[in-house]
Amino acid sequence: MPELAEVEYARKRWNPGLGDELLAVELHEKKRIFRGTDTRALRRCLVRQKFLRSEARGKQMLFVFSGDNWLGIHLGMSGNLRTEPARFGPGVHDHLVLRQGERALVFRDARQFGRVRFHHGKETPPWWNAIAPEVHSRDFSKSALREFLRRHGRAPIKAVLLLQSGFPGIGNWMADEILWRAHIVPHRRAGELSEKKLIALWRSTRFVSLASLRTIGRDNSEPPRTWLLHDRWKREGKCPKHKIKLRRETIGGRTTAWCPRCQR
DNA sequence: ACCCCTGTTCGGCG
DNA sequence: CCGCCGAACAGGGG
Repeated sequence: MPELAEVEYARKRWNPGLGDELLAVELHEKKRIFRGTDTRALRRCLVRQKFLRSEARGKQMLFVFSGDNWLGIHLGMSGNLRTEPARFGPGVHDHLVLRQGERALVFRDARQFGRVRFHHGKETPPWWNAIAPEVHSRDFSKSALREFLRRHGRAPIKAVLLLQSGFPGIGNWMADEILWRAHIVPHRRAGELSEKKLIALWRSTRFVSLASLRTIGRDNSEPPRTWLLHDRWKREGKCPKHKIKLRRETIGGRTTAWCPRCQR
């Protein structure tokens, strides 16, 4: 489910709990989701703290609690957030439950490719500061993009768009949508884009990211019918523009759909 | 039953 | 040594 817009929507699903204290933290420390995390500290520090605010950056979320406590969540492939009534009993895949007086904040992740992090300290956590500039920020400049593409010059552009160190929040469907709009064939090596194509890529990256934040990210509504994403998983998926059959192939380890007429 | 999957990490190999 | 690629992680849905 989660790329940057879905992550933004997921983040807001815990908003009903803003300003309220945590009465209990329920988790099983053995779960893969907590790999590398001090779950004892997480439990000990978070209880009786107030949920102050949250933020999304790329595919990561940061939940800020009183007493200098920071909870990081990555949804992986199958993770999601929701709230439940206070007396709710967790299911097998509900790996983290934060109890408040009026409700429970729940993180579910069946496949456990996601991750929970915890940090106690005055400053924002190091793993949060390390996230690359968001693609809709000013720091995602044409020259930064040019440099990143040069550094990964031999890889297919599709694979490079999936690198979170350059395109935080971009995942499989967004990468396909971006390349389709920029008229770039997904096999093209990143170092072999013309200046014109590079600018088209920069524009479409920002467009797809901003427009999906305004639909999916705002209220989980669908982007316009003219987007590629509606057709890309269909067996007989067609290019929204030419109505010809999309090509499909594994590139950079992921199923990729593209229009052979639009993208060259 | 079988195949596929909106993600990341790690080890092998060129 | 660098960097790409496939496999592995694990469960649910078509």
